[in-house]
Amino acid sequence: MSAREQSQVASDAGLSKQRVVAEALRLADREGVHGLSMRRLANALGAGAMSLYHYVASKEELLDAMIDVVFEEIELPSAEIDWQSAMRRRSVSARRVLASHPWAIGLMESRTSPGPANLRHREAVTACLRRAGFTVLMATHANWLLDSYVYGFALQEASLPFKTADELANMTEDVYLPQLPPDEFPYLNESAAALVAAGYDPAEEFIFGLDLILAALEPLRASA
Amino acid sequence: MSAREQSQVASDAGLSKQRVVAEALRLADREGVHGLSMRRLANALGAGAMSLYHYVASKEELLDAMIDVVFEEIELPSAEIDWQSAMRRRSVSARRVLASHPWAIGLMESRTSPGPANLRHREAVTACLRRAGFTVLMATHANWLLDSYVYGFALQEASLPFKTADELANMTEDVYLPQLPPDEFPYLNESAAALVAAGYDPAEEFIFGLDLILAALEPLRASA
DNA sequence: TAGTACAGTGTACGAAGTACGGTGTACGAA
DNA sequence: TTCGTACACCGTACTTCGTACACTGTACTA
Repeated sequence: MSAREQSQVASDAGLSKQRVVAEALRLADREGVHGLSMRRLANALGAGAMSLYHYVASKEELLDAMIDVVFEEIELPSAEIDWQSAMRRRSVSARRVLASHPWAIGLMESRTSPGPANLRHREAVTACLRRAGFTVLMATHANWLLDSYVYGFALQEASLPFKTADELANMTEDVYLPQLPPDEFPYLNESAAALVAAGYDPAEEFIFGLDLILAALEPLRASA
Repeated sequence: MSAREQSQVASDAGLSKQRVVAEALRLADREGVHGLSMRRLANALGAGAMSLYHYVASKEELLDAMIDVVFEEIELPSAEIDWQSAMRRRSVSARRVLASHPWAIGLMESRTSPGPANLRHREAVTACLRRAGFTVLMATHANWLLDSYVYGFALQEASLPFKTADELANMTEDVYLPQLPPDEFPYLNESAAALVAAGYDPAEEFIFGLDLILAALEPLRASA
């Protein structure tokens, strides 16, 4: 078939939901959700647009499946170590995964029913907290708090217009500071200057808040 | 003109960027971002689709403007009261505003350049923290932490499929529990049961984490 | 050999964003 | 009074989107 040969990015092994969803991830990583269309996805797979509908009922279902793959990539909290270390590891993993799939954050708002990997993840996290001695209520609080922090951090990180410290410095000088008259925005100028001087690492920034939250949660568990 | 009379939802006072953006907010609140198209928006304003392009350069710019209006609605931290109270008030306000415009969260990921209201807001928050005695670095940390929590909470809240305690109870019984075999998801079952029994108020849940964060930040400020 | 199931496709429809080239009205200058 | 110009607005058309529907060819069973 001509379509088969036309675009050879993906190897020809027959389609499958897995392959469709995996290629959709790659496409979204490369071009953003906006660049992910059924036609382009089909083309990347060397197939016709309508063929995809043998594996996903609709684009919505495809997006749901993509989100769930993202959750699959996040490390589950280990039962072998203390709860703080376990939650720190899984949260760091979550941030890293979300940072590598920035489109996922924007998608979550519209996806209301959690997929299986999402459920497994929540179960494992709740289990970790409950076994550490948190009551049901406190575990719920801790869950909301930690997840809010992780998702919110990823959201802010995704909306930063730079990825490296160099880009930050350039953007700050060329784009931000001209927008920030020092008399109107004295504190933002101060911050910007400090940021450029000190460099910037989102992973470090993330750890600061995370450890602060974990430490604040510690006294709330009934030490079984 | 016929278009003028055809749709009368909005009063006929001539278009303006303000009016266009305000109506876009209303439309998005009612139908979600997905329901916001230039044609539908124009129709709601009693105008033709292309007329909108006299006030916004593109749909992207419209979305940017919408986000900035959302930031305008958030209460700025007051300089009159102690920093914790000020930050609590503005954070509660932010959550309420974001909850009333759920589409805003999903939009933020893709909007990389902050609007004027956004900048004013950041300036005011940073000012509040700096005046409370936080160093530049600590103020940055606190900013990231608080904003992450607020945005992440709003994101999770937006992706909840229910709005009231009643709906929660119904959804849990009819949709969630059937998906959660108790042997595979013991802790989620436990949580769900407790949640239905205790009822659920996102505003309360929000306050819990917020106060925990504020308390944890307190010792980090150099008491000027 | 005929029948059936399945994987994949081609065409078509309605809706989206928006480029382009209008049209009507208001208003200042001659 | 007339004309020129600027502005607000619109109709049409092009491209791309999601996807309904009817179709192909192949493989396997009876």
